[in-house]
Amino acid sequence: MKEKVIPLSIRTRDSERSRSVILKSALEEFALHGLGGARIDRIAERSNLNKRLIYYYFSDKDQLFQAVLEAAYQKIRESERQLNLESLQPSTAIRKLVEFTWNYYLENPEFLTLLNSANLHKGRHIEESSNVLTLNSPLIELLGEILEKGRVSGEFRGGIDPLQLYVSIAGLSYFYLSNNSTLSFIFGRNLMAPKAKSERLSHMCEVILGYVLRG
Amino acid sequence: MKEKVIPLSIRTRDSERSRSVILKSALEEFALHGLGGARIDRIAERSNLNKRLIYYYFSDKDQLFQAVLEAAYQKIRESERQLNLESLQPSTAIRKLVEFTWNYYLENPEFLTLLNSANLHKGRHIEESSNVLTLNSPLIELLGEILEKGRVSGEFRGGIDPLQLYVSIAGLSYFYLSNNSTLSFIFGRNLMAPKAKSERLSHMCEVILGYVLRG
Amino acid sequence: MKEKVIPLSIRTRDSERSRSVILKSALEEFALHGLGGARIDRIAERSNLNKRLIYYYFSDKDQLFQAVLEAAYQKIRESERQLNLESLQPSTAIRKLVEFTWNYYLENPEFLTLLNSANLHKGRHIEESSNVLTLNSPLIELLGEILEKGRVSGEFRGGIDPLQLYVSIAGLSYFYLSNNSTLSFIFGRNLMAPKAKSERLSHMCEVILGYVLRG
Amino acid sequence: MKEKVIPLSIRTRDSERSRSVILKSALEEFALHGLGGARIDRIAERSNLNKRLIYYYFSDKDQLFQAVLEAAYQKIRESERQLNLESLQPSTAIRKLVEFTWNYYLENPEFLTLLNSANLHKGRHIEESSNVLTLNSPLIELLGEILEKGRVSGEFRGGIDPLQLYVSIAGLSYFYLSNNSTLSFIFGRNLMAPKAKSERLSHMCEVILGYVLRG
DNA sequence: TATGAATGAGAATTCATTCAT
DNA sequence: TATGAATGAATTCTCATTCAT
Repeated sequence: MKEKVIPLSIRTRDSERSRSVILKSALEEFALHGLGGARIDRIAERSNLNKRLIYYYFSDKDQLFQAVLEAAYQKIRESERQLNLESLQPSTAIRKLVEFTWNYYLENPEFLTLLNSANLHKGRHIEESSNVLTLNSPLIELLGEILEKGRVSGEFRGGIDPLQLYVSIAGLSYFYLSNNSTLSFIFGRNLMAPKAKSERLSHMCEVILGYVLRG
Repeated sequence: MKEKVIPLSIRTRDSERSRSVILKSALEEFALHGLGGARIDRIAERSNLNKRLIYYYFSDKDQLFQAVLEAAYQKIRESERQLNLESLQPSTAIRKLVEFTWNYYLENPEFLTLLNSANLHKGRHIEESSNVLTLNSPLIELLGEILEKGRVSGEFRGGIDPLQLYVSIAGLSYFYLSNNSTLSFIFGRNLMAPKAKSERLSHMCEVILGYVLRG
Repeated sequence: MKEKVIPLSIRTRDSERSRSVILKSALEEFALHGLGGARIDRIAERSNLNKRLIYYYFSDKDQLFQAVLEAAYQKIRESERQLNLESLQPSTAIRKLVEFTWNYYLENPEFLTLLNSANLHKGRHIEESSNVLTLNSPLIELLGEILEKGRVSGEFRGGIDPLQLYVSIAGLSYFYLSNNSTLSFIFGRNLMAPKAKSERLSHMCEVILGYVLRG
Repeated sequence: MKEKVIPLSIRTRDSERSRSVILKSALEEFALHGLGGARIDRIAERSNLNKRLIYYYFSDKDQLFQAVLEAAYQKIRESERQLNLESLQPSTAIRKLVEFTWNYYLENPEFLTLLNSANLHKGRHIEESSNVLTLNSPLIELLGEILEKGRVSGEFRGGIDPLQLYVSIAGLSYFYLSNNSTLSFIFGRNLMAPKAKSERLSHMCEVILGYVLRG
C-alpha cells in the first residue's frame, strides 16, 4: 500500500498558513468586537477553519489575543522602520512622522481598537508577551536624535522630551479617530469626510510643528 | 396611638435611590470590563439589589449602558459649566481648560473606558440617546469666543478651529491616560508616577499654548 | 377634617368593573397565546390595571384561567339558550344548530383556543371549577328531544345518540376553524375566504342532515 | 497489534442518533405541554443529552418545534401512503380512511397537540418549513379519484369536494379525541372507555358513509 | 493536521408572585 | 381598592473549551 508522503516543507507551509489565517481572522474579530465581545466561533467561521484548530495553535482566547496584539505591534514597528526619518531634515522628519501616524491609524483602524482592548485589560496581554523587542518602539530614540539635530541647528527649541512628543503626536490622531463615532454625533459633523480629515491633518501639523520649532 | 407616617418623599426616593445605585454600580462595572465584559450579575451584587430590578428599571444591558453613558456625559458637562472660562483672560482660560481636562480624566477614569466602549460599538448608544442636549458640548462655542477674544487682543493667532483645538486638548490627555498601561510597559517608565504626571501636564500646556499664542 | 366617603354602591361597581376588565383582558391574552404563553404582565397592560390587582381578584394564573374558561362557557350556554330550538321543526332545528355552532366559533375564536388550552392541561381547570352547572350543556337533552320528535314524525332515522351528534356537529366546524392556518397552507387555499366559508357551511349541513334524515 | 477500527457508519450514526433522540424527546415534551409550556431543560433530560446539544442541532426552541412538526407530518403521510386506498372499492376505501384517521389519532395523540400548538401560533412554523412536500397531503387527490370512481359506478352521490370531505373525516375524530378531557367531564361520560370509543367509530362511519352514498 | 460532536458553567432575560404602603 | 417596588426561581440561550477520532 502506497503511503501518501507529504514533504515537510509543504505541510509546514500549510500549518503556517492556517496559523496566519486564524491570526488574521482573529484580528478582524477583536477589532470589531473587542476582546470581551469577540467570539471564537466567529473567528473560526471567518477563517473557514475548525474551531478546534484555534485551540490547537493558540491554547486559549487570551493567548490568541496576545498573539494578535504582538502581530499588530510587529506590523506598525515594521512600517515605522521604513520611514527612514533619520535621513530627513528635522522639521521634515517631524512632519512626516505626524503624517505617518495619522495615515497608519486611518488605514489600520484595528490597531486602535486593539490598543483599547489591551488597555481595558490593564496591559496584561502585553506584559505577558515574550516578544518585548517588537513592542519597544525604537522611534523614541530616533526622535531624540532628530530633536537634538534640530536643536543644534537652531531650528528647534530645546528641552523637548521625545517620549512626550511621541505620545502627543499619537494622541492627536488617536483621539480623533478612535472616538470619531461619538464625536461626529455630538458635534454634528462627519469627522471622516475627506475635507474634515485633511483639515485635521493640517491642524495637527501646525500644533506639533508650532511646538517644536523655535518661536 | 402613634401613627407611622412615611412621607411620600421617602417612598419616592426609594425608587430613585435604587435607580441611581444601579446606575453607579453599572458605571463601575462597565468601566472595569467594558460593555462586552460587564456582567449584570456583578452589577446586581455591587448594588446589593436584585438582578431583576435592573431589568425593571433599564430593560436590558444596552439600555443600561446607554443610561450610564448619558449620566457620564451629564456629569462632565456639569463640571465644564462650573469652569467659568468666560470670565478669564484668554490664555488663562486655555490653560485652565487643559488642566481641567487632564484632571477630570485623571479623577474619572471610567469616563475614558466608557468612551472607548461607546465607540467600539460605533456610537450606537449615543445615537439612540434622547438626552442629546446633555451630550452636546457647549464648550466649543465658548472656546470659539475665547479664541476670538484672544485674537482681537493680539494675544492669539487667528484661524483656529475651536473644534480642532478641543479635540487636540482632549486627545493629549486621553491617549496618555487611556493607554497608560501599555505605554508604561513599552517605554519602561511608570507614566502614572507623580513626577511623570506633572511633566505630562507641563508638556501639554506648552504644546497647546505654544500653538494658540501668536509666535 | 373632611373624610372623602365613597358610597358602597359606587365602590362595588368599580370593583366589579375591574374584575370584568381583567377577565376580558385575560380572555384575549389566553386566546392569543394559550395558557403557557400568556403573560400576567400583558394582561395587566391590556386591562390598564395593576398586576397586583389580578392577584387580588384571582389568586393566581391558573385560577384566572379557570375563571376565564367558566365565563366562556357561561357565554356560549347563554347563546345556546337563546336559540329556542324547541320551537322549531326537527330538521330546521338541526340545521339551525349547525349554523349556530359554525357562526359562534367564527365570531368567538377565543373559545376554540380556550378549549384547546383547557384540554392540553387534561381538563384540570374545568374539573376544579365549582360552576359545573353552567358548563353542563342542556343542549344534549334538548337535542335528544328534537331527534325523538323527528323520529316519531318519520322525518329522522332512529337510534341516533344526541351526544354523538352534538360532538359531530361541533367537530365539523371546530377542526376547520381551529386549524385553519395550517390547513390553508397545506392545501394552498385560503379557507377563510368568504366563498370557502359558505361552502363549508353548506357541506356541513349536507353531511349532518344527510345523516339524520331518513334516507 | 490490534487496530481499533471504527467504521464511519457508526460515527456518523452517533450524530444522527443524537438528533433523532432529541427529536423524539421534544415531540413528547411539546405534546405534553404545548410549545409555550415545553421546557428545553426537560427535553434535555428526557433525551439524556446535553442541553447545549439541542441548540447545536436545532438553533432554538422554535426551530426545534418546527423540526418536530415536520417529522410528525412525515410520519402520518407515510402511514397514509401505506393505506393503499386506490386498490379498494370506493365505499370500502372511505370507511377505511375514517377508521385509519380515528386509529391514527388514537395511537398518536401527540399529533393532535402538535397541530393545536402549530395553529395557536398561526401556522408560523409550518409556513417556515422547507419540507413542503411532506406536508402536502396526497390524500386529497386520491380521495377525489375515489369519489369519482364511486360516482361513476352509481354508488356515490356527485358534487362532493374531496377537501371538504377530508376535513370532515378528520374533524369528527379530532374534536372528540382532542377535547376528550373536557367533554368527558361535561357530559359525565368517560369518552375513552372501550365501548364509548367503538360507538364513536360506528357513528362516524355512519355519518360519513351516509353522506357519500347515494340515498 | 484537522474536524464534528459534546459539554459545563455561565449569562441575559423572563415570569409569576409578594411586599409595603 | 389600588399600586409601584422588589424578588427568587426559572428559562432560553451562549461561550469557551474539550473529546474522540
